[in-house]
Amino acid sequence: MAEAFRPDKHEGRAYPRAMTDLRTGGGIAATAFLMGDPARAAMLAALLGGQALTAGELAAEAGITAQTASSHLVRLVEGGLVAVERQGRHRYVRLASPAVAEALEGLMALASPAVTTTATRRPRGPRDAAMRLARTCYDHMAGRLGVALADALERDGRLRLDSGAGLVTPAGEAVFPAFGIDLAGPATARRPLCRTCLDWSERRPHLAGRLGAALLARSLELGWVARAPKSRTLAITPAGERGFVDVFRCEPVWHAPDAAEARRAVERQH
Amino acid sequence: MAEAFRPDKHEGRAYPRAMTDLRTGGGIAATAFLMGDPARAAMLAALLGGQALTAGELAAEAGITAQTASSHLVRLVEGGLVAVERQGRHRYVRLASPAVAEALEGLMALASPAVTTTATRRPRGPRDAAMRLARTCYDHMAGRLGVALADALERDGRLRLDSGAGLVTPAGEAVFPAFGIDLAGPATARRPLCRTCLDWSERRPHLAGRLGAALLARSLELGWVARAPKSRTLAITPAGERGFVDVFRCEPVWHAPDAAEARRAVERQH
DNA sequence: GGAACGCTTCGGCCAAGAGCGAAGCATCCG
DNA sequence: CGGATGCTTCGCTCTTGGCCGAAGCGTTCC
Repeated sequence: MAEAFRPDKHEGRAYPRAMTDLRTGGGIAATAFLMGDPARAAMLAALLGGQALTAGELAAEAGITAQTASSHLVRLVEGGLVAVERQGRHRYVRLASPAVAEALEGLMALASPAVTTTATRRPRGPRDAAMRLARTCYDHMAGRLGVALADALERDGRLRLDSGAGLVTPAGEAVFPAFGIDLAGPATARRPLCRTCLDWSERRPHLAGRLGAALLARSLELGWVARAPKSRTLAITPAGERGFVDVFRCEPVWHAPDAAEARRAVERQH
Repeated sequence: MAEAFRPDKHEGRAYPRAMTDLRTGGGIAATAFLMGDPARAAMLAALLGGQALTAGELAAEAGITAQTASSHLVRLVEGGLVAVERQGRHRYVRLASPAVAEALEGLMALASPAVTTTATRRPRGPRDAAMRLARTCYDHMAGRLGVALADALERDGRLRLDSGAGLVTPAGEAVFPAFGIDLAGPATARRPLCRTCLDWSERRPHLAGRLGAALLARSLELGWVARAPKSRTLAITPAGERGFVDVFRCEPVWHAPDAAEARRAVERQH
């Protein structure tokens, strides 16, 4: 590891770091270094589920002891990757911003081909069946549900998607507010309204960005989906089964052959 | 650094890595680890310029000896971040794919606020003035020129941009082919046609994606811009000054007060 | 108040790996 | 063909930082 991201430790450097500001990746290295440890990466990946988790849960997720996790968390906070909120004797950790989630996605996109070409095939257990049907991906919906929604919206001309990018059409500008989503949104809006995000399990794009986040938030609010405890799996409720079809003309992916298995798995986890 | 990304080295792990496939960032860690070393990050940042560089040039860029650079390159190749082509006794290195560039951009976006809030102010030398005016950003144009082009295209309704995403409008579908760009492009097209990328120096979006790449390629072809040797700086030619205004109704940013300084700097580098 | 719990701090151990010098291969040039 | 150049391999040193056990601190519950 050597000097890590502390520039002027070895004076053997060919030229001072300050000279290289615009050109080098001083910032890249510091951030990537934080993500480059397996334990920290596991924590961050767990936080990609979108829920705030306690330090203890993260430790378990990463397979390390509480004290080790604690030191990692200090670094992640200092590095601005996660934010922490105290609540009683718990300490809730979440990703610091959507930009962090996007950076992580960028790295995953890079990693996933390698993962699949090697022998590391993913286990197709019942739990994963449920996750493949519907789950959160940071702050939006993924899995077959997420992909089906994106498909339906594009098919009906409410969005135009071009891998990675997406725009709401005039037709869409009517539908989303009717569903209870404010497209104008907060003026903070460094964040794209509509992005797509490649789905791990489906290998097809689903909706991300502000719109994707709003869609999940509103779906939870309406009780169309419910979070499974301690997991990023989403359960689709009967109300959701009607709603997604009625409002978005979404394909009923939950009726697919192996969806029953997924449903049982979610119930088993109650 | 400890076990880095070799999972089952310590048997102290709480649960086997295979269990964590969908959930953890095994892949994240491996990739981020490679980007997390300052020397490697500097090399990758240099390659973001879009040109293939030799191993020696990269060593100089990172401020390390040739042998150290060599070992880093082996890792980067193994990790699939860069690709190498032998040519005579040189070895040319380039980023392996646009996805790598995008992942790096994601990390830079995260890092840059931190960089500016700390005392690390960037030097405002003449060389950087030239870079701020126009430069390559992997395979597209950045700097004031890149931003001005994006602005002009959006202002004239040829694109609709929403930070991060972008779509070509019907009006644009006429202009780009006339300029010599095939919007349909190669059917490979996992790559988005139109993305935006946050400009380091301008803090505003410029065009990336397939369209951004095609715009740069065609501009080079027409001799509107020229690469400065051994740098990612672009020089705007007289033909370009006319062309960007005539074809895209772009603001003549090269006439701004400090542009003369930039021009001299480019000439000095001849 | 005392015990349980969640998390952090301290201290020590240890392996990974970043760095360089020197030697070894190739390739190109005169 | 001999020497220069570009890069890689080998052998080595040394720092970093990840890991845990034990102890400390603050909160909550009984």
